[in-house]
Amino acid sequence: MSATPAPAVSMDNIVALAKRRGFIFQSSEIYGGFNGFFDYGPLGSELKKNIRDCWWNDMVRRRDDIVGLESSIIMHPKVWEASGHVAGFTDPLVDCKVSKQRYRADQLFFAAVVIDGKTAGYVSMLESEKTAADLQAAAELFKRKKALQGTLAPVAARDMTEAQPEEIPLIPSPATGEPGSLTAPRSFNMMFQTNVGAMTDGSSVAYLRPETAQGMFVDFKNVVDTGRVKLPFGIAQIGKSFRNEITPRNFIFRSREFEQMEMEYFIHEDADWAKCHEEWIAWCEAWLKSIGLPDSHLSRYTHPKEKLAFYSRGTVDIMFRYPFGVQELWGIAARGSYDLTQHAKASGKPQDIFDEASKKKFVPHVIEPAVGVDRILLAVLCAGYAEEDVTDEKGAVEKRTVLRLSPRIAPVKVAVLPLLKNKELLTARAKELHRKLQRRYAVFYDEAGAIGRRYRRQDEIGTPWCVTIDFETIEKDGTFTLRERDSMAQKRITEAELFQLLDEQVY
RNA sequence: GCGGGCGUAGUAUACCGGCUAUUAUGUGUGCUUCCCAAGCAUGAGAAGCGGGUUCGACUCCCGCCGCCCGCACCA
Repeated sequence: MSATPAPAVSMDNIVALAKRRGFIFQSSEIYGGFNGFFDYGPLGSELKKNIRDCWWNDMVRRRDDIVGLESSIIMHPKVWEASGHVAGFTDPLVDCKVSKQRYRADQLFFAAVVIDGKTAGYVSMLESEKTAADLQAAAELFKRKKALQGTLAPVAARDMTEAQPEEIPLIPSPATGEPGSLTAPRSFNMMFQTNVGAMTDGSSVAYLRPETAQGMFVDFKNVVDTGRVKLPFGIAQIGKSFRNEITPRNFIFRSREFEQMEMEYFIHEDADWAKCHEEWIAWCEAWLKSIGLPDSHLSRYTHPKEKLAFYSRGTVDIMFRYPFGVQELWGIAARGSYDLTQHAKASGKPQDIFDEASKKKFVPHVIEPAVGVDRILLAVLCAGYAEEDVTDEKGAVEKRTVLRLSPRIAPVKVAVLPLLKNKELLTARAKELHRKLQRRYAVFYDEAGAIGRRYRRQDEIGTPWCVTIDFETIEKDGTFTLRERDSMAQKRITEAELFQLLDEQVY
């Protein structure tokens, strides 16, 4: 028997498999669905839990320098003011209906062209180093083109947030130069709002967190004071975050409710942050490979210096090649001491620590690897999905759908199959083995249908191994057939060898 | 948010302004079967939601919801 890989994984294949086998459902499907929200089914929730557990074990339990945290989803609204999210998420935007360009209202400037005290029209300009001078020049050009007589008054530049409703139809779009196509400024607030307590006036407004990271910063002093940690150390958290995305797209890649795994690694203010940054990038890449993502699909993207947020010293994204393009999977940012400093200012509580070695107080700097569980899950499905042409001994070719998931994260580790269902001897032994395995691993017992069909069923949900109880098991040495998913190879092993294999491969 | 396309069992699909809505696969049950989706029998399972036109709508029209593609957005 031989197998050749077929090319081209499409998102349609992935979405159909995810539904067909109970990995991922659309949220509220019986009510017509709800854009940007998803449910994880029986196999999907196992897979997702395994991804979380692998990360938590490797990141927290197997390291001596990182501790865990679970902070609340709704925090004091001042947290989000201090972090910059309230301001950052509420920028009013202006659309040009003709060119489809979108502008931040506070970066789009306009001015009335006033001649002899009368408004003759408007000019507009995107913010630059010399916005006022440019607008003045534009106004003079406007006057000349329209051959207007009179004295041009000095222009008064205003941005679109200051535009009166009656002015907006008269302001030209920077894209077309013609008025009439700009919309009024509209706010796109990416944070979900809710109200805490019974009153729903402005004083009770709170937000669902758009990231888990602020929990680590806000609880920084608590962890330092109680956790017996010493620099450098990290605080890690796994949890849900919420962003009211304008356009959720690409299945679970960008959704409105998602789960993050974030870690804040605090270092000395004089530490070599670039070296630490690079070490964490390498750690993240190695971890992704450990759960089965192939090197061939991974790459790095270094954010250009000029596009970084002002507080960021450097950000590198680990990218993954999804069927819909190369997209960000894991962002590793060097954020300096910005976040802790912001919270110190806003709360009035110092966030510095005392360093015994230098006898100095300072605010630590931080390296932040932040990744989405859902994006990893989608990546392992995309990377693992394959449709193969399988040729049997008789030369017949048929299709095999297989999900090559790492044993670390596979929802089912082993399927236990009696060769025949109507032989009590076989089923009894198989059930006994199943019960034994069940105490430590996610396993599955299946006696329905021909043995080949049962193998293929397991292939499609990513089960790395099947064991088959046959007459040799009963009558001879107690060994059973171990059938391997990727190679379809079979060999005979003992129960002790099976447990050893699982111990090595499932961690 | 804008423009275009689409919406039929779990999945993939066919046809039709009018009879019990087609087929494959999957799935349940029973039989059979000594290692790769075998076979036999039998069961369950579908027109996104709402409105309109019509004697009659899964089919035509409108709205909403959802999905896909492109643009824009993604602190």
